[in-house]
Amino acid sequence: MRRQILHVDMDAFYVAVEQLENPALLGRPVIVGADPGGRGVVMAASYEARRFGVHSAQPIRLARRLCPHAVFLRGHHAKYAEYSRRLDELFAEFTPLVEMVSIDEAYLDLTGCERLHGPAFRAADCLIRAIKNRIGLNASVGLATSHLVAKIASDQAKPRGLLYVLPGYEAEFLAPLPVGRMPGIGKVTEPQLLSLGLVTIGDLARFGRDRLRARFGKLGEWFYAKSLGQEGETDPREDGPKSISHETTFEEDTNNVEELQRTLSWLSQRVGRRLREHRLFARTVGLKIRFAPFRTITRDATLDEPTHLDWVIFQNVLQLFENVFDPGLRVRLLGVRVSNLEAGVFQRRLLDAAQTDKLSRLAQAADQIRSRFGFEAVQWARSLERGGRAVREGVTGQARLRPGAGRT
DNA sequence: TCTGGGGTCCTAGGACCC
DNA sequence: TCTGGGGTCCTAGGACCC
Repeated sequence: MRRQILHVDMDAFYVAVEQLENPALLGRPVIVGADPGGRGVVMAASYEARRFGVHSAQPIRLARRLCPHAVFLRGHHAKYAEYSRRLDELFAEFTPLVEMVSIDEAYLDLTGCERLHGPAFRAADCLIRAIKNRIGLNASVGLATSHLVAKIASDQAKPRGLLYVLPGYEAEFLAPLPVGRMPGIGKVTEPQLLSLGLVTIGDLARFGRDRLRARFGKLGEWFYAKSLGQEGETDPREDGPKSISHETTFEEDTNNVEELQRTLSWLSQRVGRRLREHRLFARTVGLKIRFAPFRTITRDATLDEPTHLDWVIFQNVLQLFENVFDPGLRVRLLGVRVSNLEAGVFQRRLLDAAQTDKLSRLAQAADQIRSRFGFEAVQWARSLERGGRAVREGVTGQARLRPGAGRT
């Protein structure tokens, strides 16, 4: 049976939600993003703002310069997540095979649904109307025999469009499009392809599998298959996160050690809390530092045994930090990440069990308070006060640092 | 115009083991 | 011993996506 994959993509999602809740914003240039005077970027721009050259991921200060009369709004993530949940519910009425791939985007597998909905393009039309009538938002839809072609089609259809690529015409549809339209070809790869004279997706197909592989390795093989509209093997996508991270950019670059350590403490607590929410333990703890000239480094430490404790995360991150911190360099961003995640309980060393239990109960008590009063309700002294060295003794799960990893 | 935050996946080299 | 090769784990960095 021929597959029928539908890709739904909401038009200017964050902005559209804001306009729905405040109709006075309709028809105006609206920009959702960070503080327009700060160091953030644009998260979404209305089509009216886009006419001035504003686009997502653009530095927000530039957006303000390009379109000073725009309405600037800070994002409301919880609100967008709620709309996303409602969309998911609506999609589930069309098929049980729904895959939300981001907050405003989903694939619906309509294969074999003709008896229920009629031809797939009619179902797609129904879907667009249902989203408009019942939720109030505009969506664009691509319909094709593969995820990749459906996604590119919905992109071509924007805004408020429906594009159906007939079975057998995938390669013809893709051929004239610029290589940059292909998901996976970004601002680094695109110029490399252009320098080889490969301008359109059709050029990729003609260049051939062998030469693409020679230049780009495994990626090249992907490019070739995709240029013909062929689907890679559909990955089973086992659920659950593979990593959890939090990071923050300072309003001003800093080399103040106390401030940096407080920030690491805060980030460790946020990460620990999310870890416990997912009922996961992490075996690897990572630090990310971006220095003032936008040079970024990362450092990882793998623990003897997995943890879900803020304190253990923090101690290890602190160790990594001390290994690389240079007071002569100002820091722009700090991040804390955990990976190598495992479900369930782990074997504890007997001697440390009592203390680990105590810390675990403490963390859980803090989580409970936070669920009632917000994350800020409970903090370690470390992330509130200036100065003060943390006590560092007998914490289980401390990473053994590899010989030669620095630090005398 | 100096460039967010939260993720995923891939590559490549070194350690270490057999 | 002047030298192998496969497999796995770990780390660092980077491209890319929304």
